[in-house]
Amino acid sequence: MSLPHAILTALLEKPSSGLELTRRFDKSIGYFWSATHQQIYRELGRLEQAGHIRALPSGQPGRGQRKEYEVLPAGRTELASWVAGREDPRPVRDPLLLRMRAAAVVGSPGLGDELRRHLELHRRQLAEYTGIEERDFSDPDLAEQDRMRHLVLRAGIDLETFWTTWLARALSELGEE
Amino acid sequence: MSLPHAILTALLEKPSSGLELTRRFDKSIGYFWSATHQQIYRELGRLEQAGHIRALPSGQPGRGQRKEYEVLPAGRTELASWVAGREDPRPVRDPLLLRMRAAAVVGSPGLGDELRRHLELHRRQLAEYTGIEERDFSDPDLAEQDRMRHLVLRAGIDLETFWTTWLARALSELGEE
DNA sequence: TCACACATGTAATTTGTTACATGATTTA
DNA sequence: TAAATCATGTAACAAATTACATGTGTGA
Repeated sequence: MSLPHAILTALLEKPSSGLELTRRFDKSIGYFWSATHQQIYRELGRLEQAGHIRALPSGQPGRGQRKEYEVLPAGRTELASWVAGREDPRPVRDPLLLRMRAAAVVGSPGLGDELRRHLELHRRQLAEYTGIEERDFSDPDLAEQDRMRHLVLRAGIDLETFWTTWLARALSELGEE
Repeated sequence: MSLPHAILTALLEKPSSGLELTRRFDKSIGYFWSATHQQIYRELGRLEQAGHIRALPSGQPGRGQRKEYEVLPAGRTELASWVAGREDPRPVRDPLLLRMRAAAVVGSPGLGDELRRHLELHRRQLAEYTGIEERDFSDPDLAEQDRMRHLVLRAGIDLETFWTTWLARALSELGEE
């Protein structure tokens, strides 16, 4: 039940059309909750029907016509009660770790290349995050809201740091560095 | 496409019945690829139909009767080619980070309690992993297979370490420690 | 006017979750 | 013999993924 709440959060930060949301889910929000445009359009329809958001009035609605949404009070209430609730951490589900475990059983030609490829991808993501941190959060005096956003970004940075460190170690221990 | 490969890996490590697999997915394999018994039974059916596994011959088969599976050569081949392939890291999807971002918008009464609860859960998981490490991987001379399994466990330890560190930091920065 | 980017959607399939149903075996 | 546990399964639904379809506006 996270996608609708991700969309409500994004729309509260800034009313948007479906395509704009899709772009924002390719960065920012998408850094911790990814979604494709198909998911987003479907969910926008559901949220509108539930009375949690509404389309801003515009000239002529229809296919191919931009449609911008804003959050209604009911949507804000729903989001607040979701935030206040409980939800256990999800168990990890990582295909690369699974593949390494499988490689221990059936052998692993070429696994080193794959680990190097992932290492490079994670290094890039890390560089992007630290760039954002310098740009947006270098001021030490932040409002509570921005301290929270900074913490979320920090989680992204720390996670990418974990991956780069772990992958480098894996390559070294497998004699593949 | 990871679940069938997780099951093939588990069955290669040790032929098992559906319920045994379910238990093993509650630990070990499940530490990086979780699955419920419904998913497992469905997937066992598919794998059997695809000729990747077979049920070991037994007395009288049927509902309520234990049914043990082993991997066929075709299954091993399939697993090996999946391991040798490419697969990009998945984008992160974490509800807690999303909730924190939402809390920055709609407020966050009680978020501190939830963070403390998660911190405690991650500490326990971390303790379980380090216990396994001491029990199973304290010998410095490991075969390649065991070095790989150790690396996978190490990823679990490092991930839980990340969470405990990040959560403690979050509590402290939000003045909730 | 034609290609391209913008923009919104549908359809089909797979994967994951939740709830329930059924039979066999053990043991109090 | 009744309850608990072991064991396998079905059904219904929700979420995510992949591929495709359709219309609008703009500038070369």
